[in-house]
Amino acid sequence: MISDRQLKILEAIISDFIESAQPVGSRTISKKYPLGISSATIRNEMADLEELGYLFQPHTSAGRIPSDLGYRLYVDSLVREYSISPRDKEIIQSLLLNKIIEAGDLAKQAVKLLSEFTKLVAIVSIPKFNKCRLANLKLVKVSDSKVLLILVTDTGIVKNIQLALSNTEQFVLDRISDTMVDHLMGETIENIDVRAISRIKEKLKSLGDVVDYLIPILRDALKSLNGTEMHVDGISHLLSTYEFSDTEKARHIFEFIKDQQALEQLIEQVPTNQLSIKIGSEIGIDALDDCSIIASSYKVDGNNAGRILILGPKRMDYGAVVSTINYISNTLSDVFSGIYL
Amino acid sequence: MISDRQLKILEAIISDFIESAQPVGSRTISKKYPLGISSATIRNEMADLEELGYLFQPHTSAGRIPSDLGYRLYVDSLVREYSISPRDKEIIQSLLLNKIIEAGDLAKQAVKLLSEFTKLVAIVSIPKFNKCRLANLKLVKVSDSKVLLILVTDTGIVKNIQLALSNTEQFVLDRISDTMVDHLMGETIENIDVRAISRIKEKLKSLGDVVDYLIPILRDALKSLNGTEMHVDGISHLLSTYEFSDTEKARHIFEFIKDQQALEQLIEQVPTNQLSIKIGSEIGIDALDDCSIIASSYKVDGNNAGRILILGPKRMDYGAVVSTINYISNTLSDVFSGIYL
DNA sequence: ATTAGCACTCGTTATTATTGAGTGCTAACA
DNA sequence: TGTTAGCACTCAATAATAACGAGTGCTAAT
Repeated sequence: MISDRQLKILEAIISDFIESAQPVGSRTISKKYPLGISSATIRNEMADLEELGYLFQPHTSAGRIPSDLGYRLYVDSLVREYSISPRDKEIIQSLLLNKIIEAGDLAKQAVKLLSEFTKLVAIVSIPKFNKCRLANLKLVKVSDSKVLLILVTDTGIVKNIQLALSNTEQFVLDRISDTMVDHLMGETIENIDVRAISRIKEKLKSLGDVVDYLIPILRDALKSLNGTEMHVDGISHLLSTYEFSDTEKARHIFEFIKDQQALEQLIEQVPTNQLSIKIGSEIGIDALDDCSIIASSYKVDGNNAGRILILGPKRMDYGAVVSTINYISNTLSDVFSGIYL
Repeated sequence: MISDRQLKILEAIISDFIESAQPVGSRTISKKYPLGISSATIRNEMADLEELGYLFQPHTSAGRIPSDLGYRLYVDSLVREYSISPRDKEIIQSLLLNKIIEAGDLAKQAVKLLSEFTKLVAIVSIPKFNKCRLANLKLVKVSDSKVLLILVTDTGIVKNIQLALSNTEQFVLDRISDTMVDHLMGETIENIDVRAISRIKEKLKSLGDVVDYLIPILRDALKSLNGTEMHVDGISHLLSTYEFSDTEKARHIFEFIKDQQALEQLIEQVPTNQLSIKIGSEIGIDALDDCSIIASSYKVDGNNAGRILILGPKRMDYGAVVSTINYISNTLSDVFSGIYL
């Protein structure tokens, strides 16, 4: 179907285009790449590659640009993953393994690292909180009128919710939270249903009014935790990308990224358990037609925990991005799974 | 110094420029604004206003553009604060008073609202954590090897820090945290010094090794909380602003905003206790020469807690922004101070 | 003091010409 | 038969030129 020589030419064209962002001509290839064939021959091959759908011309008298199909072939069989330099590994490790880090900030740190290394947009999602298992729950009196509900999952994520509750002693709150922990520990948050709640209510009858008031609030609070948390970093990199130097295009992408719902949907369709690369139209979103997405996921104790992705122009250094995202997602998994603790 | 008529003309010019982003000519003013004077007269007055430094021409045959001085006069004596519509007040209230909100998310919600209402960049800072007073402290065993240190301030902010600590029972952790709370409650976090720590260590001697191991970690953890937390939203609005449709300019501003340190510095020089407006060169940062900043602060129980600001082109609707920022910062103060609980 | 009138300036827009990178095709060649 | 030199052709990008018009400053009349 496609000859070895054609493959080499395609690779040269795509490499060159990734570098220069300009349509690549036959003369450029014959001069810059030691394929030992003349520009005329390359022209002929290019015409064939175009017919096969791997290349196209923006207009008749211009060089060639890889099509989405061309990129696909490139990514599938030509890209080699780099190995990350020991220096970079060290940086990543030291920033993610810093023990004095707020648990919720780990994802933020990761997303920052990822966008700084790749110079592209990085997105890290934290799994829906209500799919997590409850590891601990604590009611803390903060002031005369405020109580803080602190929830800890087995993945070490902490949520705190402010509740209005006056004239309640800490030891009452302790009784309530201890009982709740006894009954709910290990349960996924979405599974905490009316029956579980009413059993707890029964147990705590002796405490009186407070329970009647508090329990429904607690139930609502738990119910409210159903959003996917996402962290995005490196958006400004888009502006220095040739493809998006037109403000209009950049704005479309910006607005897509800002749209929580759309982004959530995008993230959710990323397969877990394997690295996935989507190129241009494969993404299926108009605003991202000029982009590629490289996505992976990280795990906590072997379970899929969250997703981690890179968004950039199709014309990106796939090899470098893949190795960076792999290394960071693995490190993140390790840290979350506590193998370094 | 400046006549009443000149003031009226200046106001007309600035209003028009804010609307159109185009240099304003004498004919436009005489036609659109009912000042009862001809374009020739306005031309003369404009020449005078230019001499006084309130206006300038981008080139000889163009209309006038307000200078920073012109904006300053406009802001100081011509801008009228709008009153916010009941409908908008309701929206703001309902989103900030939602009781089931994670404490740390309140600032995020506020910054989002602010940028959505003004269509500009909004920034909200949360005061340095180590200036806050400790209201509660809790060590929670999350897994066999992980312990979570949960800190609560009197302002209701919660931080949680992951610690590595194996083979420790929860009741030991409780003893430690209870003792720490006894000794440190009400103290500002930066004031927790070696002496306080060693007193605690003394008290807990009976618990043995764990204390020796944990206490220095806890001290380091507390020390690490010295950054100002900032939330930014609405950056994409800049891209739809005429002034920044040039990607280069937009990028400079983006990069400035992304620079935590620079942003922190900027925020810190904002006066608390009063609304402040800085125009263009008054800001003193090259990248923001085409911008204005409107800044306020919010309070918790009467004390300055954090700052809240709007960044946009000089050509912004000052009246609307001022009223929005005022309303939101007041509401935020009220919510943080718990008057709605 | 105000304004109509007019010459002048200069950025913007439209038009046209020029350039050059790149192509496809043909014919000669190994 | 595959490869290549050569050439006519295409078309975006750039440069050069002309025409336009919004706006000014100045002068002289009201």
